[in-house]
This record gives sequence, structure tokens and C-alpha cells, in this order.
Amino acid sequence: MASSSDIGVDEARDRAVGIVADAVGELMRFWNFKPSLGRIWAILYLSPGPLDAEEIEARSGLSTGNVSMSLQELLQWGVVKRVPVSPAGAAAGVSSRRRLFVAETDMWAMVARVFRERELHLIERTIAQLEEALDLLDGVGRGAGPTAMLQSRFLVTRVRNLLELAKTGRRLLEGLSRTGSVDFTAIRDVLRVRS
Amino acid sequence: MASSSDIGVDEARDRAVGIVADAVGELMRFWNFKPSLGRIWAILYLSPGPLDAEEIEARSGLSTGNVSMSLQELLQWGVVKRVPVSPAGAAAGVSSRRRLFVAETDMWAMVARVFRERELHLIERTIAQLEEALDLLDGVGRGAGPTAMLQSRFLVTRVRNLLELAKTGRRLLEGLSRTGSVDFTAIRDVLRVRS
DNA sequence: CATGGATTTCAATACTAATTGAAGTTAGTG
DNA sequence: CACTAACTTCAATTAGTATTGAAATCCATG
Repeated sequence: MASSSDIGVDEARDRAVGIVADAVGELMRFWNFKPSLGRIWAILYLSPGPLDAEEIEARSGLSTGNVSMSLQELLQWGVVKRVPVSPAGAAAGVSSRRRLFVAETDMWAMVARVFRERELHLIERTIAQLEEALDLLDGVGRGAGPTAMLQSRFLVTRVRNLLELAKTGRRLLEGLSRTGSVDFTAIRDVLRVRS
Repeated sequence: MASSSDIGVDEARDRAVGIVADAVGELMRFWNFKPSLGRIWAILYLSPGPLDAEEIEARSGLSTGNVSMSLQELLQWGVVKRVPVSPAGAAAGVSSRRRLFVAETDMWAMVARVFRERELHLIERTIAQLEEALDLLDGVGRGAGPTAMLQSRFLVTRVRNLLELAKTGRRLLEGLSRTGSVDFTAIRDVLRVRS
């Protein structure tokens, strides 16, 4: 039960949660997630117990639809979990229609998963594009004048450099989620290529 | 001098450059840079010699203004360099009014710089925000009812976790640009904190 | 199996960021 | 020092995302 002097306390708590939600939202945006995802995760993470959509809506100031969609997305990323209504809660009359959510606290798993799935996918696409470019250049050289020859050689070399870089990145990323440690000196050498 | 059979060759080259420019542009966008920065850098990187703004404009399909602004930004990041008109070029009548640019090829320096300046700045802001939240919560607890007390304790713990995580990230990032190698096991432990 | 609260969907709206291009400025050149 | 090509600036436009909220759907409950 809250005493009358808790009014200021509650306010301070709400403001603190707001600040953290903003911070996490911004961080998430920087990593190309929608800010609402960050806000909602933060609110769940800072709540001692599970919350339902309505409560999240109230605390985050986001719309019904947004909360629903964001929760789906967070579940997909394994960053939020659904929890069953506890027997105690059920006995106390909490409707079983309400779905309750908590934040996943093993952030390493979160980060590893995002890296594995999203960044890896990005780099795969890049590699495919670079290979496509190389294929195009492969036909070049035969039947070409000497100037064109030289330019093509140069181009091929540079695209190959980018490709090598991308592949190193992929290897790195793949290793990361397993070993949990990365030797950046490997990539540094590729990055330093001059030609 | 290009022979007639070079027509298809030139086309292939242009398309290849286009594909790479797209790929790099997309990559850059993912890292929260404007895609045009990536496109322009790629075009310079794939050119055997320095290019002036007009040439970049033609090859990238971007507007005059965009090319000008983007070059400024790329120079700031040390990702592109200005080069003086070569004596040979000057003798051949290349106007000294035209400014020539080349791509920086030491990509490690580029990446390290971006990480150091940009990501570090982001994490600094986050840390400041988390500390602000903690300050707010500091006043809470005295004169509060027992329920409020418990909730506040919980909140403080969780915000502290986030803060610790952020600081670990900062330490990591600081180390990265120097040693070139990161032990992610350190951060993994922080990320795995349960409470 | 009808009811109504809970949830999802999605077209419309609001926001944010990137790009354009014309007007303004700068600086080689004759 | 006037001229003009090269470059820069920035207000307006366009493009791209995120968010809203009302309508549709779902589903435990009586």
C-alpha cells in the first residue's frame, strides 16, 4: 500500500523509466530497429512482474496497434517472452484472455541472435552483389582494346578486394556467435589492403 | 583508344560499377550513413584515377548539391582525400579550379575512426541518460512505503545492470581502435546477468 | 453459441531523413 | 578587376518509415 508521501516517489520512478525507455529506444533506432521496440522492451525490463498489452500501452504512451505489432516483433527476436497467467493470478480473477509478457534478460543471447540473423543476412546479400559484378566483368577483356583491358583489370582487383573484405566479415560474424570472441587483427589486415 | 567492340565492354563495366555502388550504398545506410556517401565512395574506389565533382555527378546520377555535400562529409570522415592536379594534368590544360578526389583505401582506419567517434559518442549519451535516471531514483526510498521501497530497489538494480552493460561496451569500443582485438567473453558475462 | 473484452490488421496519417536544383558565393584566368 | 566556371548553400520537394486508431477478428466465458 502506498503512503501519501509516495506521490513524489511514484513520479520520480515514472520519470526514471521514461528516461531509460528513451535511451534504449534511441539505441535500438541506431541499430535499425523501430524505437518503439526499444521503449517496450525497456518498460518490460524495468517492471518487476509481467505486463499485459494495456499496461504497456499506458506506460509507453504508444497506441494499441503499435504495442501489439511491436510485441510480435519482440517475440520473434526472442527478446520478450510470453508467460502464462500464474495460478495465483488466475485465482485472483485475472482474465486468461490477457496475455502477459516479460523481458528476456539474457542479453547476450539477444545480441548474438540479432547479429547472426540480421547482420549475416545483410552481408550475404552484399557478397552476392559483389559476385554478380565480378561475373559481369569476367566477360570483359577478350576483344577489348588495351586501355579498356587495363581499366577492367583494375576494376576486377578492387571488386575482389571488397569481396574478400565482405567474406572476412562473414567469417568473423559466424565465429562471433559461437566462440564469443573475435580477432579483429584478421579483418584489419584485409582492410589495410592498398591496391 | 577504345575499339568498336569495347561498346559492350564499357556497358558491362558501368553496370558492374553500378551494382557495387548500390551494394556499398546499402551497407552504409545500414550503418546510418546516407546511401549517397556509400555510392560516391564506391565510385571513387573503383576509379583508377582521381575524379572531379562533375564526373562523380555523371557516374552516380546524384545531383550537384548532393555530390558537393557528400564529398564534404566523406572528407570529414577521412574516407576520401583531395588530391592536387598533377603537373602532367596541369600541363595538359586541366583547370586548377577543378578539385580532384580519390578514395581512401585504408579501410581499417576508416572503420576504426567511425567506431571511435560515432559509436562511442552514442554510448556516452546513453551512459549519461542512465546515470540521470539513477540520480532520480536515488532520492526515492526514504519516506516511502514498503511496497514502493521494493519496487524502487528492483528498478535501481536493473538500471544499474544497463549502466554496467553500457560501460562495458564503452571499454570494449575504446580498446578496439587501439589493440584491434576484442574479447567478447567479457561483455558476454555482463550480458548474461540475470537479476 | 452468443457476448464482449482482448488482440490483430491495415489504410491513413504523421514524422523524419535524403535529395534536388536554383540562387548565391568563391576563386582562377585572361 | 571583370568574367565565368566551379563549388556551396539551403529552402522546397520527394522518398521512406513509423505510428495511429478504427474496423475486423478472435476466443474465453457464461
